[in-house]
Amino acid sequence: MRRSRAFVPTTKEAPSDATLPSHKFLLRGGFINSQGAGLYNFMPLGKIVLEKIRAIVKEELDLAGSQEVQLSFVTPIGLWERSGRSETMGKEMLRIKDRHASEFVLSPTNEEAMVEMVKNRVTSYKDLPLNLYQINTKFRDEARPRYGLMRGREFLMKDGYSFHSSVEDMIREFDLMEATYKKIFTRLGLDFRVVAADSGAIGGEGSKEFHVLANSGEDTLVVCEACDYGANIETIYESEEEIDALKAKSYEEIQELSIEKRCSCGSELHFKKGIEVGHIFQLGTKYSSALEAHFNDENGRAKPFEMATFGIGVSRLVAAVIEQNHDEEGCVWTKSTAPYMLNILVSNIKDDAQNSLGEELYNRLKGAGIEVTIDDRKERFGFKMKDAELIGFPYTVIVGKELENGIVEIFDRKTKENTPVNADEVYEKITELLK
RNA sequence: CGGGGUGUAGCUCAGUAUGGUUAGAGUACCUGGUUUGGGACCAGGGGGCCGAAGGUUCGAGUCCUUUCACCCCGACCA
Repeated sequence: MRRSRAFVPTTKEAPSDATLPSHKFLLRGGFINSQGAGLYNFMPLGKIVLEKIRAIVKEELDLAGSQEVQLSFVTPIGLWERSGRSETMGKEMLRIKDRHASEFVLSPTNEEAMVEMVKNRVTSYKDLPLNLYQINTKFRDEARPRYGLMRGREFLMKDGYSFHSSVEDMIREFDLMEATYKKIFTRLGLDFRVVAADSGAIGGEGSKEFHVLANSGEDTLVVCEACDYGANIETIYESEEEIDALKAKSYEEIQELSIEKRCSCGSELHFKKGIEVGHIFQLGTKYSSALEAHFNDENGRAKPFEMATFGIGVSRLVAAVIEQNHDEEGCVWTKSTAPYMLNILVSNIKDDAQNSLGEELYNRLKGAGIEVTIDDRKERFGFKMKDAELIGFPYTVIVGKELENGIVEIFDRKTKENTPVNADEVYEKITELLK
């Protein structure tokens, strides 16, 4: 990407309504812009990040044997009437009418549609298990959207559904998905916890949430420092008052609190704030029964599918990465989510030596398949530096006045360290660094 | 959905109490020049039906009515 030609409208000031770091920096960095309450456009940089996350999610799911599909976003109301959710989901479902006055819903989730897709097409236990997913737009008409991409009305979500002939097999898949989700969040470079969620009638292990730990998280978690135990506070406190009191506390306050209970491993438990980015849930036969989706077992007897469901908030992850990785200056993308790994900053484009080295490096790295941008704008050093920090490229090669001495610098966005490098060795250093 | 608030230039905001020339600042943008290691400087310039509709008035950004949008607190939320 040649910055002089790129559509990356960065700004010095954020709109006053942005409060969270992710919201502020994604707007200021020219990643997204607001189109209405809870509606966001992704501009080029935002789109790249979104696609990178989507690609990692897809890769790991495909490896785990899940198959990608795509369900229509607009769905007939009848589908939701059959499952009863037309009533229970109420106003969160955005209803629209076509020219024939038929009613439709913008999909908030897709259990019904997926069951309908599989129903009568998979009819034997021999064809099970089956795990299907899609990464597609969802719309939930939240009463109060907020926090930018964290709680939008329209958002990108991966939703997966699995079908089984037995509870045991469903649990096996549930565990496989837990492991797969852990791989995904690890690859994204996130500090996260898997916690037991409020499981309702289904049972203790039936629902797990994946939380990215961050000050601004909306959920309060109890986590063990020694083992990997974690739980949403909703599951460990019985009284509403206790839960509400804890929820109301900030990240700083919550860290001060001690918790009487000890983990079953004997270690101390701590409170943390988390952003829910994934949720896996053992559904059982709730939807397959309601929609009469059956298969024949070994004895030729019709049974409803045992099901589980698996979700990842893909667009929410864009925000979560920044909530966990930012500083005063802006975004600090992880290596797998950065829109570009490397930025070449030509300090003064009127300086022929700087300019030609920058261009040469850019072309060579680009040719080698490295995600690289060059800031070739007619701007001053400080301006370009601030911009690079705001956007959050992991590395910036500064081709500037040190070039007189044959030196360029490699700036590390995370540590903010400047490492001097001989200009004739910089290509090798970079390719080494980016391995 | 309950309570509160805000709509004026791309963005951040003055101006509205007490109606009165041609509606302001900073920033961003355009032109020219200077500058070139931490969001530069000088000069010139473009950009607004003051959210919308209606009303009061000789006259409305300012007053009244209606409406729309957005934000905040809460309730709700795979």
